[in-house]
Amino acid sequence: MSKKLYLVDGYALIYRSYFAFIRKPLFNPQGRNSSAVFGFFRTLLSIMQQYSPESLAVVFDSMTPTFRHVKYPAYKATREKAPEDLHAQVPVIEEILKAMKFPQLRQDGVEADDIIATYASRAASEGWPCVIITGDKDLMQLVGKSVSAMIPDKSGGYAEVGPEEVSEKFGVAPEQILDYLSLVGDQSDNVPGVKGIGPKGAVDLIRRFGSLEGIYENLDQLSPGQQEKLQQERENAFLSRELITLKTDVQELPPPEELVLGDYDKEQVIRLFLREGASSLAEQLGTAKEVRAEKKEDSYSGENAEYISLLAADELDRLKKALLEAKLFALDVETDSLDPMKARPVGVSIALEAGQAWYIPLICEGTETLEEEGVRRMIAEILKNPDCTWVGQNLKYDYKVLKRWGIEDIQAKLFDTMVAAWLLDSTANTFGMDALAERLLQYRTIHFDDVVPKGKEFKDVPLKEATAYAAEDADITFRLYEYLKPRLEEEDLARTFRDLEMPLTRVLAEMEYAGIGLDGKSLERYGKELAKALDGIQKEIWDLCGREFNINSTKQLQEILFEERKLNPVKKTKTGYSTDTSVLEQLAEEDPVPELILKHRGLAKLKSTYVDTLPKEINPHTGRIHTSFQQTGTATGRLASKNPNLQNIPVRDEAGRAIRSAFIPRKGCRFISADYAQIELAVFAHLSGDETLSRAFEKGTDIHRQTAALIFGVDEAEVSPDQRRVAKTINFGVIYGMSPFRLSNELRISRSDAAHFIEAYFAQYPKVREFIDATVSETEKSGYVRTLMGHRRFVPGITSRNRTEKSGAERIAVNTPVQGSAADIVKTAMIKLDMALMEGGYRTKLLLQVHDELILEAPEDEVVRVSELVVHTMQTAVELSVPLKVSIEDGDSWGAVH
DNA sequence: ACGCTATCGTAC
DNA sequence: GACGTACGATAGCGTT
Repeated sequence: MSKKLYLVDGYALIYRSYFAFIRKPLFNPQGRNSSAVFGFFRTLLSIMQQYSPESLAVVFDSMTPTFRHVKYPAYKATREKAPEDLHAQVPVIEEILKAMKFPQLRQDGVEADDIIATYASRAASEGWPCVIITGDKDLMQLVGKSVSAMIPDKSGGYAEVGPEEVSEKFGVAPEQILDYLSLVGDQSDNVPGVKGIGPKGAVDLIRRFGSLEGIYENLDQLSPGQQEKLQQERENAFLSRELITLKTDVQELPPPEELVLGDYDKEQVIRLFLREGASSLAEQLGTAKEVRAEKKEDSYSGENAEYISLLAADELDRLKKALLEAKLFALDVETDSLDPMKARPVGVSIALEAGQAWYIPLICEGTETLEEEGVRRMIAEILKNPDCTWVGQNLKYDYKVLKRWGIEDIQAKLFDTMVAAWLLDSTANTFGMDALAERLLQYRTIHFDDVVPKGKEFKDVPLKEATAYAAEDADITFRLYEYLKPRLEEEDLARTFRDLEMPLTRVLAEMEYAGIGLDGKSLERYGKELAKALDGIQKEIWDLCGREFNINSTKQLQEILFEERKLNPVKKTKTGYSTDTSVLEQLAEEDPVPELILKHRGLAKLKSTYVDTLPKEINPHTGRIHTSFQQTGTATGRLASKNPNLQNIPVRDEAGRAIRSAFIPRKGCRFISADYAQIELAVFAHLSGDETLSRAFEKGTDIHRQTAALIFGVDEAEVSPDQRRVAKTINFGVIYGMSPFRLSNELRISRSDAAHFIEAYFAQYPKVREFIDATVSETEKSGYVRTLMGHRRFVPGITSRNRTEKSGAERIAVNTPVQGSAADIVKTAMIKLDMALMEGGYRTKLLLQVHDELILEAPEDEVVRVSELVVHTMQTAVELSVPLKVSIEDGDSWGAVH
């Protein structure tokens, strides 16, 4: 034996790994604890990477009692039984070790320590190197000239230690560890030791007399107290030594030469890691690229999948018949652009069952493809059929591409795998197909960049590769469907999905497709005005400060304000002093510069975020702006808007209003804007059932005024504007779980006054507090909250012992049903409104949704009738215990309707 | 040149 | 530390 042998103390590493994450355990996608699996292999892989061992074994304890139990029945008796979720991970670790072809050792009647000791003693006598990976101090007795140990260090890694380090750490040499531990004992193994002798005393005794025998031979030299302890516990001392003495003669172990590492199926191990949710380990094992390259080889017509390029007209016809018969299929469009409002189809892939898919190229380098028109007709026919279900990943994208291609009549039912995955767990952060395949199917897809070289397009990809990629997309989408469908049912989300989210997907696609008109010219003019104004303010600031600097840089601003102008910092950020609005407002009281900075910032924000950006978003084909609504963008169920974000266009001040005014209706049309009055507070009243809060909605009184009257103890008619402002802040604050601290800051009042207001609020609305308490305690039990329509959000922090995290989780638990249910209501209204408009034969179109507001574009002669329809539909979208009120306006720009 | 984080600010 | 949900701009830093 010449190679260095690495011996891993299996259970020591498993325990350590499990408890390392005990405050924040890791879970695999099946929801089982995977801390031990992750920690175990993270350590193992890091050792592999650092030392590249050729020879290694993982050693486990036997499942049967050992000679130590026979000798001393109390052995390890005090040890707490391992938690069930730790125990369950052992077979998984064994499975992965097996897949990695790592030698595993265990033997009945002996412990891992004994096996390790047997090899170590051979290493010592034969002079070959050996390393023990463990956290167990018993094993330190084995360290010597050719045997070292790796123990956890402070940084979380493992450090190699030799005899000197052991002596340093314990104060005694490795060969004295045994006698040392016989005196000290071992709590975890219930080894008694000598009562009254601790680490300090033991080190002292061992140093003076060398060994246990040495001590007992020289008892007369000790203090009377120590003499007595040692006399009395003599038996325990020697029994202890016997227990912790390791066997070095375990028989029938494989010779060390056989404990070698070899090649193994990396792909298989990566899959196991992915199954356990350890994607970082999977990544570490083989770079994603390598694995994907391997994947490419066999996925074209591998064991698991058959992918066919469709090039013949009669095959297309046969496929159509099969589709109409199957009634459910995955269909995915390849295009030449990520922007569906610019993209042209390059090919279509279709899957009818898992493992089989077709790619129908329309444009493909070096291939004679089918006539585009024939394919278009075929797709149009199957998607027109209301009995069919179209399964897709991010359906809105394909829907819009196909609509632009001329497929306008899509009546097939929709099943979007991306939305389904989001509905099942909105706390995940990615819902892309590649990520879903890995997370849910443990399948690594071919990535776009692997098939399409930079600078090229999909149509440049040769047929074979194009088919492998495109058909896989359809195949995986189908498999995702098979995975997701039953889970939606199990989790009681199938109805929300079918009746709310999927009908909404179609409505959103239509809204995005319609777009909204923007007067780019007027914004450009405004931009020039702003540029001038900014220049002037900048100059003023520079003059006052005596030098030029970048006003947009918070870092430079800190220097100017807090160093050069010696202003007092108000609050800190992670990296320095804050310069946000509230700080600058305070500083403005003693210095003229902050006021100017505020002015500059406001205008700069307006210009860079809206005025300069929006005209660039005008689509060259349609001349309109087409935002994208993210149906999977939020954890509460709200929509999000991007490219551009039309949900945060300024509204409050005059400068911002100018931007809204640049949004204009088509010729002959007007905008209609309808918004729910205080929908979140109405939902809050409904969910809490608080009579007083509900009364405001029933009577249609101003909720903020009512709250002010109640907490200040005055008549509603006597409420001052200031009192109403305070009440408004509290009304919203309660929904968000605002603290007295925040409220006092917001209102510039003392913290005790703020606390007093909140108390008064709860006293007047008693069921609000009950609702909050009940919601928190239910969330603690179940781990999640649900909205009115059943949308679910996991709240992992709800069991945290960290106070900040715990209260953060409580705020989420309370806010999500409120915000999420409001979102549900608006979504429902959108679907019903879309249907009503269609049934009424109106040409009016929904264009935008801004959380509690809908914006429509109506031909002038429809405005009156549609306005009525909108109000009615929105107010009756769902039935709550309180009435919902909607206010409506029409105008010739967005600025005019708010 | 690109990607990431921090900070800031807009909306509801 | 301290109010929920988003998107996006700029600065500044690190990596390619």
